[in-house]
Amino acid sequence: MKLSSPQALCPNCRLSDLCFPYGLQENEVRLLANIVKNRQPLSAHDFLYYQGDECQSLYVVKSGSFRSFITDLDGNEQTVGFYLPGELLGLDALNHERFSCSTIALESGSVCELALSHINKLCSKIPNLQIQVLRILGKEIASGHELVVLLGHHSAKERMAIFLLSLSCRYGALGFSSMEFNLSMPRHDIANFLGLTAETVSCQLADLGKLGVITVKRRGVQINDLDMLKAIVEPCSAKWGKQVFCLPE
Amino acid sequence: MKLSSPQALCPNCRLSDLCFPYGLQENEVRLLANIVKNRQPLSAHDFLYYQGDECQSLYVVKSGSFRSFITDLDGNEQTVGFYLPGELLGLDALNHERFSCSTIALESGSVCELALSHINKLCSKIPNLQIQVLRILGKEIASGHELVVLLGHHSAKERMAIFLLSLSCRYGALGFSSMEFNLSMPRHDIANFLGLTAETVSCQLADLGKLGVITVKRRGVQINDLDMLKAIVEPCSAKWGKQVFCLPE
DNA sequence: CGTACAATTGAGAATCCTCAAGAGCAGTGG
DNA sequence: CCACTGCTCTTGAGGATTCTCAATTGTACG
Repeated sequence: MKLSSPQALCPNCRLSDLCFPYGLQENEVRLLANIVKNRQPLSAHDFLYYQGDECQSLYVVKSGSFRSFITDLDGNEQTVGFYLPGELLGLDALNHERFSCSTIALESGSVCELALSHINKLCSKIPNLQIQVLRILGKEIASGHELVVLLGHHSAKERMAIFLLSLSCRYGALGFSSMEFNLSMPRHDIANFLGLTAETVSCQLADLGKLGVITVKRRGVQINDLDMLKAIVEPCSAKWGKQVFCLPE
Repeated sequence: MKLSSPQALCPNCRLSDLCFPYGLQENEVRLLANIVKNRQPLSAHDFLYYQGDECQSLYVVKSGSFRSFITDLDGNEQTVGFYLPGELLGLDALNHERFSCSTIALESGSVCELALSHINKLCSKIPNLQIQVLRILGKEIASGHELVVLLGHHSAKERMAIFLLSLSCRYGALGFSSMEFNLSMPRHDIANFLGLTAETVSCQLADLGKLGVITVKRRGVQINDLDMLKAIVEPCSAKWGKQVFCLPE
């Protein structure tokens, strides 16, 4: 089987528009593809890396979904992000070359591995790649800010709505339905991410169901009224539409 | 006054160990210093840049302190960071080349300006600089994660303690006292940053005062018991246990 | 078919917010 | 020097939201 031959990965990868190579020339993508390694597929609950591990590579989600979380000295966890295909993992490690969070697979999935040393060398050769790296890092910082806004100044119902809108946009960008999808994470993980408890998440989902905004059945979510979901997030400005949760064009 | 001649800035700057040039060779610092511009000093409440503005430069705080905040469509503000000398501003703009937050001066201060186009060119020439840029960006991402942890899973008292410890540490690194400093921001801004109200911040500071951990007088803060302040943040891993939270009746 | 885990639901409790009043401090002008 | 004004900060009472605890139901998987 030559399907996963590194040289052929990126030009043929369905994700390449949403992923690291976005904005590069054909020949530049080929150079990048040369340094991409395919890792063994992971099963649900497998760790991709542990907090504190030395970081020698960044990872791009190829399939499945992942959860990153920080564990403090008392053993408490805080989920800092969920990652879908095309999204980059490990950026927080660029500071001390050690991962500042752990990442586990929520379901079976796979990742592409990019050795840091290779990226650095390649950036010097391809100015576009360097700009792209900075862009991705800037995006990660900006999305961190969005999460801070979410946690700092939103009620439980607003957090729930924002979370669903974010997933909706990201699934939509990947070519899946943005109106109907499955949550790959349990309630407990959602709650942890949103700074709530699992019970509150459950209640808020039930409430949104009673309002007719969504239909929830266990892990399955269907959005019935996207405008109302947006209105819950930004009451006064809902009619103008809002782009921040969507991927850039 | 030739003091602020760009060419002489970094090698002579007292901040250079804590700032952008950290880790660079002498001659590399000189190359970097060539692209540094000094901006007009700012007064309290002056904007350094506005959310949505096109970003052509990054800024390093030279003196004073700054606050960055995101304004949503309904006009609500969320403070995403306070910045002290040596800290880098504008990194969130690398994604869309527009600032995703506004930044204002909390007191009179000044910044160094680094044109993005120059940084990109220089990174290709100086591999160490490129690594340093990535390191700073990784640090910004990691500190965003820390703020998420703070907002997601900490009580009002813990948030207050973490905030004070962070300032203590950063002032200490700058060569100021880590045990006694002035808050350059009003209670309202602290509250907004921590996802609380100004009244709650006030009460929590008063409580910490009653516990003898700190002495607060308006903007002035003195830390009397650093260990206990740390114990409030990480109860189980501190030797005293939870009773530190209980106020005397 | 039973077990273990995930999710729901409800009652009571704790934390933090809202609202309101007042105190402290800086700057201004008489 | 004193009031005056405006702002920040403090303090307290009551209330709303979310958490904790507990019981129950639903689902996946051996």
